[in-house]
Amino acid sequence: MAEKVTIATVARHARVSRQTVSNVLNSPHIVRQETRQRVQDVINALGYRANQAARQMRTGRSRLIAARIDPTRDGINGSVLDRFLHGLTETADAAGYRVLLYTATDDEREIATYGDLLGTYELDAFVLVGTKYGDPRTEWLADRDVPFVTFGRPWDALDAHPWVDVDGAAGTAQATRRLLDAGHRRIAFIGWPVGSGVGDDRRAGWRDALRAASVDPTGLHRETEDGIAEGERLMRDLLVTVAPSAVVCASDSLALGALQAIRGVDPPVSVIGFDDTPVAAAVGLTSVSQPLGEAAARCVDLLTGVLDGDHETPTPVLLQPSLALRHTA
Amino acid sequence: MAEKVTIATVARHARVSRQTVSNVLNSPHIVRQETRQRVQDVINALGYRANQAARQMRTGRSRLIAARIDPTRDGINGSVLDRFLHGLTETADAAGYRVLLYTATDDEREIATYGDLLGTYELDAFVLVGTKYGDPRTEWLADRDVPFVTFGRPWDALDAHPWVDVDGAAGTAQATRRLLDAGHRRIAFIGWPVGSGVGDDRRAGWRDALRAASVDPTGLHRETEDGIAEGERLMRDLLVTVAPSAVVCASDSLALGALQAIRGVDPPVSVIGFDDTPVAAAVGLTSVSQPLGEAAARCVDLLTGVLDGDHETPTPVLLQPSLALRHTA
DNA sequence: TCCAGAAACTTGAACGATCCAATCCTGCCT
DNA sequence: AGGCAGGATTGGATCGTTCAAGTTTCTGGA
Repeated sequence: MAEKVTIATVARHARVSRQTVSNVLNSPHIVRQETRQRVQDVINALGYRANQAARQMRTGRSRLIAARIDPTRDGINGSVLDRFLHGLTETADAAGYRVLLYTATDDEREIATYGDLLGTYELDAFVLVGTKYGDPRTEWLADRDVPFVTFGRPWDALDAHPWVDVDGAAGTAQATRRLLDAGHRRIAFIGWPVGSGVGDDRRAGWRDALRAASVDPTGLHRETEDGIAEGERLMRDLLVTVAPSAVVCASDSLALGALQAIRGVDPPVSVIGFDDTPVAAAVGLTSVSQPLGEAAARCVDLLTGVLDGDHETPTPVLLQPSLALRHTA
Repeated sequence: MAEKVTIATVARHARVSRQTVSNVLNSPHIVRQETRQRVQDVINALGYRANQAARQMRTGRSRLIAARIDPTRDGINGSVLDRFLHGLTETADAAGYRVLLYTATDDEREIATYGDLLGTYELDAFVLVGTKYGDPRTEWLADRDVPFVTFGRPWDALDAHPWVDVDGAAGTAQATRRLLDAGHRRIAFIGWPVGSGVGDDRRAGWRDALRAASVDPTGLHRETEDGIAEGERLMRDLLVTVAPSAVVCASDSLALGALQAIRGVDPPVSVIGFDDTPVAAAVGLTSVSQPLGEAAARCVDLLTGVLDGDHETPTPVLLQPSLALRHTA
């Protein structure tokens, strides 16, 4: 069993002091080129890796970022998180950080977990996915000056923290315009009850796109909780009451329900979903696709900006979604 | 800003030495009840939390478990990992461990990542999801005595390491028996090419169940790579060649393809998938459901057994799947 | 009362890195 | 040649915890 390689081992082999080795690692520019190279060679030869625990003890930085993994509520939209986490892990890795998972059943427990993670692991930052009106979590973190980013806008606009989001309104607008271009005029919308930031945003995109084309959206939209059965129910209602020729949905779950409701209807009703989940790909549902990898990357960018660099609050990022075209629209 | 609470702070307040506080935390039984209570009270009052970095430095244990998050290849079956990870995080948390994510594009890079994670973060253990014949990763870890568990049997049976798996054969057998009970006799199987451990196992369950019911399985099965289009193609072939009245599939992707192929066929062909993915729930596909939360929990059990306790290789765990009944069978 | 032995508690050192302040070069200018 | 500025290098202290070894306190039996 080979002896453990520490900074002292490297120093001995390179005939320099520990501090010089440390400088090669942390402030290479203050070490003479020749010395730097020699130390670097020894590091490679011995396979030395800086011990994170020791480093953390001195610096107070763990190079760890926490992200929450949810209990896949819906199942369909859950895969969004999956893809986001993968992107996060990948980008964080490249930036020298690692992603630590945690779960929590409610806000209170989640905040307790923050305390635990910060206290025992000295986490550097948090990534929160999804925020709601008056989110107690962001407040708690902000109060304690803990760096964090949210994937999702702060709908309150109360306090400004770094965030990354995808322009949902632009997505539904794009979907609506595609339907308009295909000749549709009676384009309905199935979304979530008024009051959720994300839901209102997506509905607004559809409404504005219709208005821009001089189509009156009045009476063409329905609201419900998310779910396949709910989507099917509302679509049946729409068919009977306003007989739309196309429908834009706030989620793939709702769109899937709509698809079931229109089975056999002639001429076929066009359907566009939201999130481009695996289910959409599976059943050939056209859907608004969020650039999740990109979003994760920008989250890491914002965090490293706060952690490694300037103290100013970085500029929020709003990404544009695209339309994954399949055969339902 | 309150001063940082360390073990020394607690010791001072409780009028004992640092070591006694440490003992209260790590070996409570050697501290007198009265003292223990006093220290415990101070700990609660001050909100003291043991610093993991300092602890790790002394003990060499990080209380961190690494798990890989994949780039959601297929999309449909990807959600299995999602649910497994959530379970893992939850159970690990309860056992005092945290889950760290990593990614890798191939085995070689993954092994390089192991080295990095072990060297800089001193990870305690790895959880590998899915193993193949002659997996270089398990060999590398075993060679270095790094604790690890695999979710998935070692199909080689070369070296014995702790593993947890779900009895796929039992799952397909159960599915097949249900179809037999419903009166079906010509029950086909769509699976993966011979040579993948998981695929062969699932086919065997179907075959054995048919034989046990004195039905000859010859000619009733087809093999292909995983995918919806592939499933649809093979199902069309089956319809023409052997006209089965029901089919069991090795995955929900294949089953979904089969569903598309039988649309409009009368009398309706029964279909059963595998994995009980969100897609299955969405389209009403009956599917074999793996107890993923349970599997994750048992993985953590095995790991903590190795980490905290005995040096013996723990007994592998084989879990029984269940059938999620919906309207396709 | 005394003492042995166990139990309870305390003290100093160590883990491996970084920070700080002091020292050593090196080359340049006078 | 001597002095000096400036960068490169060095040794010692430190982060918060646990380990190993030491010291004190308690208990019970002669």
